[in-house]
Amino acid sequence: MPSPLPLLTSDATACCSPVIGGVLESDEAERIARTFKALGDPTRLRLLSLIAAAEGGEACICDLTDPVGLSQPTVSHHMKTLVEAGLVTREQRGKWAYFAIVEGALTSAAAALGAA
Amino acid sequence: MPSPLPLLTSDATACCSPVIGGVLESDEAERIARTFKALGDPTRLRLLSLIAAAEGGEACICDLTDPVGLSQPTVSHHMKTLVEAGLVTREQRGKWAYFAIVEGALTSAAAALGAA
DNA sequence: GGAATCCATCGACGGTTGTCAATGCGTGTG
DNA sequence: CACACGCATTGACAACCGTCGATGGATTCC
Repeated sequence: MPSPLPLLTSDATACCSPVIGGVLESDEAERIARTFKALGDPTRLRLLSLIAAAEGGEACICDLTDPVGLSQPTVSHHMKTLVEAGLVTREQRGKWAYFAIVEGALTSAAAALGAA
Repeated sequence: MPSPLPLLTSDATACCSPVIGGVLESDEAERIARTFKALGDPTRLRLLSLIAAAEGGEACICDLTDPVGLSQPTVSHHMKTLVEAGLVTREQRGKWAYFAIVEGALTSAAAALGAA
């Protein structure tokens, strides 16, 4: 249901980051918060690092369940959250679903904090 | 109960960010996630931006309740969360409690994402 | 065609979270 | 001293979240 989201609308104040560059509007705060909420779970952080460290920068669910030590439905659920947050892409290839980190997603998330 | 936390232990892998620089250990993931969880709420993001935009880079609760449109206890609760996350400092001066953004806290949070 | 594999969804459950009204504690002010 | 003010804490409640087992839909392999 929740729509996939681009993080920075880039109508952001020209100079600085959204968060410390001026008073944040409600809807913009909501949007940025959705990204950080997705990053606010240790399991999802580990999933991201596993994907990044994987061969070719992509991994399937079956590669991930064992390292994080959680059930397959749980991992699948977390991946769905990451996809909906726009941090990860999902590509079905045959039986497998391959997940990869979205180019620049983490960087623009970082940029929202003013790491300019 | 939850301990105040420094974000980067700097025993991090020398080259890159914790998240995409190697497979994240459970406890390090837990620690980083705590920071992003604090950032994962729109109200707290707005509070941060309000503080950053305030005169002298600091604000008291009474300056914040009105702009965010929430009750005083709720704002106080959010500020406690931000302080415990190490993102904000609290200094009591007379009747007022002044909050300020911790120097470099947002930047090192951003660094955890690999905005190197 | 049948079996096996990979994955998403469903239903359920306990724990956490965001919010408020009410209360209490310090600090300044009359 | 008594009062007003700023803030934290408490208790309560609904909503959300992380997790699991069970189930079902695709796809591949024999």
